Amino acid sequence: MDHTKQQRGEGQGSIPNFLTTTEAAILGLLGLGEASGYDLSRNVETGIGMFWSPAQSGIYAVLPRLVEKGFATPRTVAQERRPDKQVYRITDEGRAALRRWIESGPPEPDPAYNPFLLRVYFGAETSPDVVAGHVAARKREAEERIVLLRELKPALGGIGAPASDPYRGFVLDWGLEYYAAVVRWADTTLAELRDLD
Amino acid sequence: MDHTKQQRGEGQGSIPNFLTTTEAAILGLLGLGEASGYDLSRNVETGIGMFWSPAQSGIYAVLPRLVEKGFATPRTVAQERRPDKQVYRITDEGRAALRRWIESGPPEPDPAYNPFLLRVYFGAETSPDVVAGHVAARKREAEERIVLLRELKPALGGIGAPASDPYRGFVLDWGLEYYAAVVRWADTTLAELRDLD
DNA sequence: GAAAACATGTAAACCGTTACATGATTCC
DNA sequence: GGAATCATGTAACGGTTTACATGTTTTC
Repeated sequence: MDHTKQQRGEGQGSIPNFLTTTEAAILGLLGLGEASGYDLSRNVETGIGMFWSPAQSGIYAVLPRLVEKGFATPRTVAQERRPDKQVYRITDEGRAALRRWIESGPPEPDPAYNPFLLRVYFGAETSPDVVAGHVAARKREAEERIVLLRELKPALGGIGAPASDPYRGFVLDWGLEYYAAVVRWADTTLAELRDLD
Repeated sequence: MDHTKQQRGEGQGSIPNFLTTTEAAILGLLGLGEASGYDLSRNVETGIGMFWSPAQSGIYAVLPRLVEKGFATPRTVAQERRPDKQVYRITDEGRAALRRWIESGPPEPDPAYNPFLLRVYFGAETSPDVVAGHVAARKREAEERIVLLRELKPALGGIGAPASDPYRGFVLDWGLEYYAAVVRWADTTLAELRDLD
């Protein structure tokens, strides 16, 4: 995959991109507002984590690189009740780079990287129970995600994202649609697995 | 990713796995029958490629490693009308390792690695048209995949996979369900993007 | 005084990719 | 004779992760 250079699915393309996916993700988050490395790692967990989860160390590695490229500027914020922190703000150049990255478009085919499906595919090597266990687990996860996403939905209209930024809502809807598909698939698959004895 | 140690999404776990995802994929394919590196690279394109696509060089790198670990045995096949080739057969130990890998289960959360969604998420940085273009492209791809999968479906009952191995069918159904969800989501999203002017 | 949250980083390894290299054979 | 397919590998790179390291402040 999409997966190394690409590494997970993101091709370089013939026209150099200048941004790795993690850089773009961080830059995009900075585009929503000034943030520290710590802020970003929180945001990743609750926000874009559904489709992009850089490691904490990766975030801290990317930030200075962004500054070096002129895509962000650092600023030290002294705090009284917390350790001091370094916050980063996106520059105009950074915003332009982010925009170029978005417009460059994702690689044509869906990044194919799904160890779960791989296990199902080779399910004949084990017992139906084992596969059913995996499928059932996936279904539970999907159901939990749906609950979570539904809770998140009303919040979108509120804080930082008014009607003028419906994009996070689109992604949320994608999640809803996707997990619903997982649940449906799991149900029919589970039923067929039961018939196998 | 991630996958990423997932690298693309596949964690090591506390109990060592002994198999990377690519090793497992190759081993699984060998489990379906003796094959050469070249055979495997063909199979990847048409078979598991939907959710796992190791590079050709990766396949050739994995094969000797599998032999070294005792999970496969090589055999030279002299051909008259083709260059000689090296075919590999899975061993009992290999099958056991594969089974352990399957049973070890995929990491709990879905491997989240989706640059496309990342672009949509930050769509406010560009114009609605650009995002709509990406979404429309995704929809077209999904529709093409659906056609392809439907063509593949009857073939499953035929050759190597009788009713006793319905697992490839499950994966195919997953694809059908998934791409249908993509199409539905794309339609509603495209409509909402149009309303944005 | 321990645990949790805040805050930032370094070092090493990993897994897979791209690019390159080579050569036989078949088909046109 | 050239293109396509068959067939197998090597070398270098690279993006991301895990594991480690360190210290402050708040909460219980």
